[in-house]
Amino acid sequence: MQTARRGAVTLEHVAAAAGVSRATASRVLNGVPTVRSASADAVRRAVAELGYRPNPAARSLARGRHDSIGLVLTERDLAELPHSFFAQPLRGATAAVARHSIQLVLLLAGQPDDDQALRRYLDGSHVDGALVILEAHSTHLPGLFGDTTVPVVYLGRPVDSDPNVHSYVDVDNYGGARLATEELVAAGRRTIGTIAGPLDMGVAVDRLAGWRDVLVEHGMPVPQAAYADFTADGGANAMARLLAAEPDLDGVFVASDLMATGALKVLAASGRRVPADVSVVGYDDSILATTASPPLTSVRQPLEEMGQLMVEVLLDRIADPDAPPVQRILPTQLTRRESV
Amino acid sequence: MQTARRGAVTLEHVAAAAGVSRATASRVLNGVPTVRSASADAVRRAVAELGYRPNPAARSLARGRHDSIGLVLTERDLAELPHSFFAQPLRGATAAVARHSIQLVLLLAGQPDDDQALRRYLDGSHVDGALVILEAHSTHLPGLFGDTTVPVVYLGRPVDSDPNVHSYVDVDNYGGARLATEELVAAGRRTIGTIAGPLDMGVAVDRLAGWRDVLVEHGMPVPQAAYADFTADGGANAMARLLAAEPDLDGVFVASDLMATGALKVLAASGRRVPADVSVVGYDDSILATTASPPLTSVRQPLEEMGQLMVEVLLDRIADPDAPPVQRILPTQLTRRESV
DNA sequence: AGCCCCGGAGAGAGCGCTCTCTGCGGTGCC
DNA sequence: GGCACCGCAGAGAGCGCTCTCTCCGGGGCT
Repeated sequence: MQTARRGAVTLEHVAAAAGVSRATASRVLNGVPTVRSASADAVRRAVAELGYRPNPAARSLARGRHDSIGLVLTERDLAELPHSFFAQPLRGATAAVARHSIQLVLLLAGQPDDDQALRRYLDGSHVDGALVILEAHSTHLPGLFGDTTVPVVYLGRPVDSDPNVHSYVDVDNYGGARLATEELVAAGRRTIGTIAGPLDMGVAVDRLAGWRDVLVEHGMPVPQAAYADFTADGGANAMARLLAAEPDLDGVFVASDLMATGALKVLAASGRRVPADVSVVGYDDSILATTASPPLTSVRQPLEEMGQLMVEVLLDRIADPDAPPVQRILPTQLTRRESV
Repeated sequence: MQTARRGAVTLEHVAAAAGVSRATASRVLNGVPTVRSASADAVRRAVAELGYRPNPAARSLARGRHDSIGLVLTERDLAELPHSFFAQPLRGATAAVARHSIQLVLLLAGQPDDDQALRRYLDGSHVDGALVILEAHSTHLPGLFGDTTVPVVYLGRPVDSDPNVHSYVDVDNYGGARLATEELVAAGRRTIGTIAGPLDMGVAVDRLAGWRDVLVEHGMPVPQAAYADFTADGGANAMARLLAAEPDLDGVFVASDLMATGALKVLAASGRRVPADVSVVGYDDSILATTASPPLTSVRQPLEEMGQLMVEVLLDRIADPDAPPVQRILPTQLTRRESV
């Protein structure tokens, strides 16, 4: 056996120094209460003196757990982290994980062939479970992870999600859109359009449905929706189309703040005042909502909380893998500013 | 012993199925050449049929290696990843790491007390080494990691760095500034100012020095530098001060593209044309340089390459921990556009 | 014929933990 | 006094690998 180049102070040494058996030393380390306090103190002293650190590999091997979970995201997510909404959930997750003294292992999904490696990694008992970030371009992941040996929790509802199979944490996009649209109705707006995201994204579909349902419930006309791709320019173009189709539009629910910034420019260019002539509600309650002119009323999502919740759900599933999958939908709230 | 809930197919099973010993099966898995090809094939077939995955914990324990390295960054880095320069090195690093089938473990540094946990983690033989991202607010990390049991490579030169202690990968800020300034000199500019970053940042100091040295070498006057904080507004204010102090300024080296965008606004407001009246060179060669008007000549840094190189350097150090520390300074180049 | 060498492969001793099993001495009970 | 019980702790069997040591058989050499 080659000499491990590591610190080489093992539990054996600690036990010897403390004058107890390895088993007892292990008990102290793991907080098992049935140890005389004198022995426990001796062990703790030995640990401190020798600078002992448990070897995690040995521990994993012996107990079949790893105390680390994978965080799966695509290379593209990483590249776009700047603009991506999940930077905040990520922070929430890292905080939660730290509380449980668990490590987060970064797992990059990329091309489908890489993804086989990823799949193998998950099955290869490196981690106890995985958090998977779902974005528009990573919809293939739930299929890939359908029957892993470790539990998986998604951020975002997988398309074709099956409550008997998938555990996920998501935000109530439908409810958020309802909130936004009700706000416009309450402000007395009569012709309320929407700028929706691309319909191959679940969030876009849900937000669109929320908008429509509120209008229908109020017996109001449901204008044709304008679609864009969650960019500012896309939002601007969509706004122009919306105005062309509905010249007397007096309210618009825009499915993202970024698109709303584009929409605001077009409204201004068309000579319409916000909110005097047209009310606008955005989505995300991002920094853009505060810097827009006028500052946007926007739907706020509990993003950091999502990250934390993902971790909790995953840990529950790791603790009891046979429990039924869990879906958690977090409510949104409206942040009122000056655009309604 | 509790039953491991994992796949439970071990090397023992593979060996049995292939009709060889565990040792031989292990040889095949690890590419040891002294195995009859018939046996090797049998093993490979058994692996495929049984869906065998080596248990990494057992492997780590047996060979004292982990095939994973830590990536240390601060919570703040993570939060600011959007605006942070190291998103690109990060991508380079993930690519390099994938090539070596090594895993990246995300390690968050935060408050000093958390950092003790971090230190323990590094010493606790979880990872074979660590990559540490150095930013203005994480200058305490090199001190913390001074004598870890595993090799550490920094992104960016630690302040008070000691070539006998620290391994790092950095970009030649001094050389980049020289490049920029020489360009201005070559364009016939006679009064060349600079907008520098805050002097508690190494990059700012180095870029300032490069600018000054070129002017001195050419026997040109060295105007008072204007300092800003790497923001657009800061750049604008600094430009205003610079113009006040040196009304006949005809060239300016700005230590970041973002500050340069602010500077360009002030130059335009003062009625000066770029480059007819004043030439400007930026730094970073970021997207901002291309969208500025006029598009900025800017210093390009090989950021993705830095990330890759960090990994290579770290792996070398892991392979031979007794080799002297390595410092690698990557050269910059100038991307010429229309601002000179 | 006797020797060495060499390709190939099995035996088995760890790696550093965890956890069950077992056993000790002492207390409270019938 | 005998018995059950309980707090405490040691022995030791793994966890699933890696790697050295050893051995075997056969070819080439003197």
